[in-house]
Amino acid sequence: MPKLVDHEERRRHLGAAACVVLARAGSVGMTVRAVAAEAGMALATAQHYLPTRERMVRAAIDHLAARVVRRARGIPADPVTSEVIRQAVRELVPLDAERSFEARVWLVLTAEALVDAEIATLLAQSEVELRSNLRRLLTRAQAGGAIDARVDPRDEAAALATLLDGITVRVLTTGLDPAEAGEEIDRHLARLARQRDREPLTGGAGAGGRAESGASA
Amino acid sequence: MPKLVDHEERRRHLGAAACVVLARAGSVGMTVRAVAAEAGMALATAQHYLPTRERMVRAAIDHLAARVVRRARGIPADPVTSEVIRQAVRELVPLDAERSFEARVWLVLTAEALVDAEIATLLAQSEVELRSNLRRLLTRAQAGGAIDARVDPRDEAAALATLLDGITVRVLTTGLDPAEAGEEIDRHLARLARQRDREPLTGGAGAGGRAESGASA
DNA sequence: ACCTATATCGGTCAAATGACCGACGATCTA
DNA sequence: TAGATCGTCGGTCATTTGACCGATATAGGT
Repeated sequence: MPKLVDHEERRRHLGAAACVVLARAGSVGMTVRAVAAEAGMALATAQHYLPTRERMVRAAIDHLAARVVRRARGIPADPVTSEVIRQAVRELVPLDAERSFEARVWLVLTAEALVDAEIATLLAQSEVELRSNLRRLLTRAQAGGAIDARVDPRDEAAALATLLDGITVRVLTTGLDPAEAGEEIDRHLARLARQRDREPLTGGAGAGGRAESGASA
Repeated sequence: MPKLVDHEERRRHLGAAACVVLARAGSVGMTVRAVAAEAGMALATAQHYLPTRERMVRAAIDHLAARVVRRARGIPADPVTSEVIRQAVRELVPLDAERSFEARVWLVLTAEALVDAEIATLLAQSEVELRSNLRRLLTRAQAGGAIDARVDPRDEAAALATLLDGITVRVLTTGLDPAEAGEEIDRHLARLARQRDREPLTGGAGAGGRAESGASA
């Protein structure tokens, strides 16, 4: 037997390269050659592990999901405070370079999903998962008294999902300043807690001067 | 002189065809041949009016903007009631087939804007215009007492823009039911009016935030 | 040392695509 | 009627792209 390479590792590497290409050149620019070059291997070598362009796109989705999930695990959720929810929401919005990168890939894939049924299925699944996680967070936060007991966790989870997608699109396409986006998110979240008793969030939420990030022109 | 054709009319026709192709086949599938075929003319004829693919994309954007603007004009805005705002918002979300078509084109173009600076500029302009229109509606509604006098029209216009983009993405990609999307919109709008004769807004959103940059447009 | 299975890669092919050119024809004016 | 001007279109070219094949190198196992 020869070198014996970890195929899955290669595929993950190619998936990461595919994400880079997607973020840089979009759906049109993501060619098998560009992905291979980004991964630092010959065209045929890349195709040895991911034979078709479609497989490369799937690998990119897997890589993207893995990144988000790994970062999401970093958030402690034992006592679900409003700050935890705030962190979770900010984790999914392009407020810094890393998240902006992921959001760009996501947006490209989302548009591609309109034509490619398989991509649509994968993205829809992750959205369902996201919404269910948000709902769970909200329910636990409600149990802990962190947010208003009268709001419906299901509705609010949907509203948060809408907020995430909307903010993401606006930051990426219109020149919406990440700092303003953060304030907009905080205003939304403040509403969840404000009705509980008078104004628990006004101090920490809005006023904080957030560090901006480079952001695109 | 020969037939003397209205060039602009031809370009509009091609722009409409380009939108159809974009909605059907996405950015990758929008080839000059596909647009020409959709428009019912020979390839060279189409290229006679729109020489490059880029020009065709621009024509598609123009067509899309024209459609939305024309429909927006149909909304009476003399007394800006909350129902007027509701109509305006629903006008921009894929709740039926026609709007779904436009939203698909918009999403494809939005993703393309990440790579194409010119598309990005055009889309950003229309977003600024949209937000300013929303802000104007909110201000007038506030003057008429249709919504809470304490909310900041600028912030709420931004929140509505986010809501629009988010709902659009979720309806198109996840299988979000248009009916549920409508309810989600109504919940958002209800909040604007509810606080009018309800509880405190705790110092208002403007207090915490930096109220600078008056004319963001 | 030999051999087999695997990795890597250069080269190639058919199809598609954007762009271009020149010819034909229609139509209005002088 | 003749000429000029413009619309229309078939055909073509260079390039790119996805996919494929066979050759070569390499690293184990026997």
